[in-house]
Amino acid sequence: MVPNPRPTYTVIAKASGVSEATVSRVLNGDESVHPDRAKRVHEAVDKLGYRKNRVASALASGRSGLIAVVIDDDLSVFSDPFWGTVTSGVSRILSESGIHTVLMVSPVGSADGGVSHYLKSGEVDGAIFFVLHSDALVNNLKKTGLPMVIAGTPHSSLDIPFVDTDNFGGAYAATKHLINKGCHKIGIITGDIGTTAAKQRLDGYLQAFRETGRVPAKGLICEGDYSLESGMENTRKLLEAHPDVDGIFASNDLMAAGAVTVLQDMGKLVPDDIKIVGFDDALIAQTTRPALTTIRQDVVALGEAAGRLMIAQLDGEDVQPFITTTELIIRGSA
Amino acid sequence: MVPNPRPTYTVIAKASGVSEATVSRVLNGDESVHPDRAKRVHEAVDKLGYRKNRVASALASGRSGLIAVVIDDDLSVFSDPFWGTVTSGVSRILSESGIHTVLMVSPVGSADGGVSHYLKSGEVDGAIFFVLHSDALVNNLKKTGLPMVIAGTPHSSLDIPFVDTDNFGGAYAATKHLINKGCHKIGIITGDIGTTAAKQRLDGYLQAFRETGRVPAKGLICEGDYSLESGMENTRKLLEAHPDVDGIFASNDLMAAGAVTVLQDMGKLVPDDIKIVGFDDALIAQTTRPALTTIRQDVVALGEAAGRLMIAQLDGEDVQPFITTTELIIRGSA
DNA sequence: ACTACCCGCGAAACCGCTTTCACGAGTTCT
DNA sequence: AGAACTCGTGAAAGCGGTTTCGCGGGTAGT
Repeated sequence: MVPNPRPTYTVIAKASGVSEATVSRVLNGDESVHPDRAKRVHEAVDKLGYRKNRVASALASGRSGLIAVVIDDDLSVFSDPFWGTVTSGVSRILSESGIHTVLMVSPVGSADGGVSHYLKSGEVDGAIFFVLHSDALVNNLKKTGLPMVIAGTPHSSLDIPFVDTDNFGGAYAATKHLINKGCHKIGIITGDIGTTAAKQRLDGYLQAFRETGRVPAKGLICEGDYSLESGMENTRKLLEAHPDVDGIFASNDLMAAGAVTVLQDMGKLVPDDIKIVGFDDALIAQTTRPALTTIRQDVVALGEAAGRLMIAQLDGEDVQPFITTTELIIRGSA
Repeated sequence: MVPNPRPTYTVIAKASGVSEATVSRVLNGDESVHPDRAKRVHEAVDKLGYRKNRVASALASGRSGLIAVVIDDDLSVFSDPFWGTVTSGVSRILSESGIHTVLMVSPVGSADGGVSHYLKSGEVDGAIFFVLHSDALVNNLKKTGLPMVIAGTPHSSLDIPFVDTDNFGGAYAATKHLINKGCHKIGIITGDIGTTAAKQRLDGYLQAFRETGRVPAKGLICEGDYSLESGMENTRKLLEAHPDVDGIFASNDLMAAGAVTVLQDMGKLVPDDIKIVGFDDALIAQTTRPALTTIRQDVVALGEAAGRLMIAQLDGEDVQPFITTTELIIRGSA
């Protein structure tokens, strides 16, 4: 059926007059092989169109050339393009090193579920985690020595490399912008406060507030969960508690968009009566009227950083957490 | 370092008093093994927490247990959550059969590039293609016998299983809805006309039009590319050519959202002056004011169908193309 | 009762590559 | 000149499963 089965080391070795061991050395960049022989091997490889069988290589070497991207959530994460974008950033960087990305979208659950087994089974050389809801699994895996990278700041202080956006700085800049624009009563709608990102954004808001010498009044801090609905609901709550609010920092654009629509339905003018700043610079920030002033985070860079951190670990290098910077994008809403 | 290395067949065989061959048979569901022995093997497996080494298994059997999801585009596809959602649907279904998903996001380019080599190299058992810009690669791969599934209708009439949304029917329903609402002059903003989906949606629009006995005037058909900007731009163009347009069918929600904002900026009322229908029922359909009347497609079902078609092929079954139905979602814009 | 089959099972080859080990030749040191 | 090292290389032993092959015993056919 197959007219021309893929050549193996046996064939290459014969064609170039060296042993299979030497072929292996050459193909794995072993410097100690005599240049002439290496050249002969390379020629044979080119001529025969040889491509290494990754599976056999993995079995013999114990390295699979596969990295798992584990998303601790269900399908719905992809309703926000955020993680999809990060994932493709990771994928691109890894493929440059000949490593492939295995995608696993599944609530991880316990530290002993199927995902855990898979990661422990040695079928992947490393794992990158997104949307981690708990540190239990990574903590458990750490003992196995599996290289890991976490996207987002871990909850506890683990010694595991992570990449994250400067949530604190972004939130600080957002709040500061509202203050500079003359807002006096600024509310915040936080994200799911169980996530570290939401907490950091709240901290940034508080810091900016603190610098004005004032303290945020009770009821100015509303706990949302990143969803459109929670943005709408908390805006209503906020205005009920403080009808004189003149600025809102929403911890993501989706909630900011919700805030805008609610305010407009209430007859308030954005930005004249109330100014709004979002976070993410998602596509939706451009489609609301007025368009959202927001904090842009470099999502692609985040993914690429995660990929690079993984490769560095695979190469046995020491790695440092990586924080991407944010940028204030001024549009119509504030 | 590893206190308790993973057990191998050797261990299981010893523990259950059978040969390794029998262990293999049992673990691969060979019926011909005596139930008693099979039971003993299973007990040993459970007791020792044995998990098959996928790599070794792949090498010996020639089956890798991996399916590639190939997205013929760059990172930007994920700015629309659509494909991310499809991907996770695929991933979920496949993992139920113990198959993992390898994600490859990269412009495929020629039928002879890196992606092609990878797919031919036998490292994956099959490939699922998204956003295929040309049939060249799949056509080429077909000869290798690699099981494939295409998400979206292929350009040419290939004998390769595909899954798709009923684009024609959805577009027809959308246009029909506008007609029923009393629109007389209905424009369409198409998607990237190089894609079959865009073409089919146009056809659905034309069909509904045809049934009214009229023919769409020149300038009522504007060619967009699914982006927000193209939605805005084409809306302007449309109104320039036909100031009396009273209905627009945009081939996706993003463009519909663009249309809404442009119209509002022009002082037109939606839906009073102009009615708009989108396609997809993306999240953005809910955040525009008014919210978009749109055609919902079951994205998750699409991904799951792709996964099932792949598994069926792997099992050697005959497969038929799968078309998911659409649903008209009526909101404020029409 | 004797040959012809069938069936369950173990021995062993094998998948394609990696890696250890040891050997012979060439260097260097005393 | 002989001992002590290096260095490049090939033979061969794995890696952990799968699969072919053939054996021994039981069943069926005549």
